[in-house]
Parts: sequence; structure tokens; C-alpha cells
Amino acid sequence: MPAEIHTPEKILIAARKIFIDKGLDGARMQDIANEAGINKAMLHYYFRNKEKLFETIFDQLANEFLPKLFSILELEIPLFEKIEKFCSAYIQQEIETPYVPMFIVKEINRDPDLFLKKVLRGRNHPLVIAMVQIKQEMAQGNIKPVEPVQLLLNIISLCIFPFLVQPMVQIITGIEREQFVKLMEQRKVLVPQLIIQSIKL
Amino acid sequence: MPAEIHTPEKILIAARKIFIDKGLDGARMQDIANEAGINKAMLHYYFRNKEKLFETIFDQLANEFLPKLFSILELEIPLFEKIEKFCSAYIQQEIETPYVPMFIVKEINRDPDLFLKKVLRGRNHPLVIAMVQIKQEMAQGNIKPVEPVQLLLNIISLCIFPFLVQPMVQIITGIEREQFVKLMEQRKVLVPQLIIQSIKL
DNA sequence: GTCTATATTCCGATAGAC
DNA sequence: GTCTATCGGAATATAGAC
Repeated sequence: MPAEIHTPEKILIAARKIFIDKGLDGARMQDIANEAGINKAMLHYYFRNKEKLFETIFDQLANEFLPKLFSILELEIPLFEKIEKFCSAYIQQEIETPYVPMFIVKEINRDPDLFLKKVLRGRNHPLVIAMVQIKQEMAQGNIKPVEPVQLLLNIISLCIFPFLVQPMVQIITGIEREQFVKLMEQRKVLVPQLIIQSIKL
Repeated sequence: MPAEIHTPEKILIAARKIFIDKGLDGARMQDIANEAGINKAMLHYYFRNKEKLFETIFDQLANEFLPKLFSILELEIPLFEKIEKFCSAYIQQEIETPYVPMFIVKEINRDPDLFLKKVLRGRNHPLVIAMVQIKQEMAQGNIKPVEPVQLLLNIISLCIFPFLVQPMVQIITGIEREQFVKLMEQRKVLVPQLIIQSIKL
């Protein structure tokens, strides 16, 4: 039997749902209170104001979603293996939390600088590390000459975008969530294949 | 010398900018009035309310952006040629109106059914036509066996996604808008190459 | 048609009892 | 810590003069 869920946790769970659903501007404090089954005043008691509550949720999501993926980029393994691992982990993560990509993309456009400040946190960015590795492999003649940025864009596009248009995909193809997940499972293999084929000699 | 711009046009131009920038919830009627250099009351005089004004803008954008692309999907030309034409036109369109993709993707998630009602308008959807063509080519043994949905997702992902994260790409790589456009110009060729390579025998 | 002024609604935030 | 009640401001929308 799980320990009792206390008010701050209830609020965070509810706020996450509402903010993800409606965004910062669209969300109402009252919605969050209702979702949490508590009084609106409690939101301010624990989190002071809407802005701070939103930032808390954003930090939580960023810290759940990104570190795992970044750590893969930093591994010292062959490029092809890294690409396979990264795509597979990325897509798996999105299957588990399908709402996060949209949230992140919205946030990137709402406030790009804030987003990067939160996510970079002053360390060597894993994406930069990945670009360096790509350049090395090219210099050593292990892969076709490509623009590293383009390669990274391709990988990330293929992993994320389908989740951003999931509602449309389901309506057009007439499939349910369950079948959509099956499609995404397939992509764990398809995407690395596609990418690797495009750079192998 | 251009004809005088009348109030309704001024409003539409301003509303487009503000809604694209801030979304339905984030936009203020006052912002739009200021941007248009007119009085706030005029917005209601001509468009009744915020919701209706937003819908007008949405219809405009959908009708500028999509028909051109759909018409390519409906052409009776070889698949590879169609892919080249489509990607090139798609990316070019996004270079010219880089804000539209984000607007569309947001709208898909805000109200998927409304979006599809507006965009489909009861006719045979070009995406469905494209899927049929892919199946035919596969049956005739002209291309590798692939899931048509996956192929379409790949194409669209690679064309759209980079524009959705443009701010982040520019900050991480340290490039300006001008250089970003150069990268996207490259993709007009890169993306079809990548896609065709993945399905040709 | 366009403006000013105002009505109305909504929402974030706080005060204060318990 | 939790609630009820309410404040104060902001934003949509309307009324009415010009």
C-alpha cells in the first residue's frame, strides 16, 4: 500500500497534467486545483504563484526526460552503436511520456533563452560532444562527409516529430493509441537503419 | 503605388503576427489593436470576437500553406520525382513562412478534430492518395517493402521539424537566421536523397 | 466607421477564520 | 495547513457619442 500522497505532490501531479494539456497561458489555477481535488489557495500557499509552479513542472520534466538521453550521447562507443542506442531510448521515452515532446517544443519557442539556460546548465552540451565525434569519424574516413548539424537534425526529427502530430496520424489512418505505439516501436529500428545507411561508406 | 490598406486588412495582418507569435491564449486583443495602429473596438466591429478572429487567421494560413503542397501529392508523376518536388516545395514554403509550421502543429494538438475538419473539407485526402501510390509501387516491385505511413512520417518529419526548433538550433550552433536558411536550402536536396536511398532497390 | 468610456467577466492572488 | 470569501487587476466585449 503506497504512502499517503500529500498536498504538494497532489498539486504537482495535477499541475503537470494541466500545463502539458493547455500550456502556461491556457491553464487556469482553478483547473489545477480541481484536478488535484484541493482548494485554489493551496496552490499559492505551496508555490507562491502560477509562474513558479510552471517552472517547477518544467524543471521536473526536463530532468526526467533529458539526462538519460544526454548520457547516451556522452558514452564513448562507436558512432553507429550510439545512434542505435540513442534513437531507441529516445523513442521509448516518448512512448512512455508522449506529452513531453510537445511541451518541450512549445517551450523552446515560447522562451528559447530560458529553455537553454535550464537545459544547458553551463556544462559541455552533449549535442556539441556528438557533433565533435561526427567530425572525427568523418576525418578518419569512417563515414561519408556530411554536415554534422544536418545529421543530428535528421536523427532528432525522425525520433520526435511523429509524436507531435500523433492526433492527426491517428485520425487520418484511423488507428488507436495502441497501434500508434506499435508504429513507434517499429521506428526504434527503422530510424537508426535509415540514418546509418545514409552515412556508411 | 499600392492601394490604401483598409481597416479589416490592417487587422488581419496584425492578428496574424500576434497569434502566430503568442498563440490563441497568449495573444491580447489590445496587442493586435496596437500592432494594427487602430482602436481595440474595431476588432469587435469587424470580427465580433477573439475566437472568430483567430479562426479567420487560421483559415487563411491553412489555405495559403497547404493547397500548394497537396496539389503536388496529387500529381500523376513517378514516386521519386514526387518526393523530390514535395520536399523541395515544402521546405521552400517554410523558408518563406517559417512561423506557420509551429502554428499548425500547435493547432493540431489544441483541437485535432477542428483542424482536420478545416483541412480535409470532405475531399479525398492527398495524404491518402500518396499512400495508395506507395502501395502500388511496392506491389509492382519498384521500391523496397515499407510501411507507407512510416515513409510519409519520415518525409514530413525531416521537412518540418527543423523549423520547429529553429531558435534552439541557432543558439546551440551560434548561427544567424541567414545561415539557418542556407542549412534548410541544403535540405531541399539532402532530404529527398535520404528518403529515396531508403526505398530504392 | 471610428473613437472614448464603461460594462462584464474572469482569474490570479491574498486576508483571515478555523 | 486548509478552507471561504474577497480583492484587484486584466482582458473581452459593448454602448453610445461623434
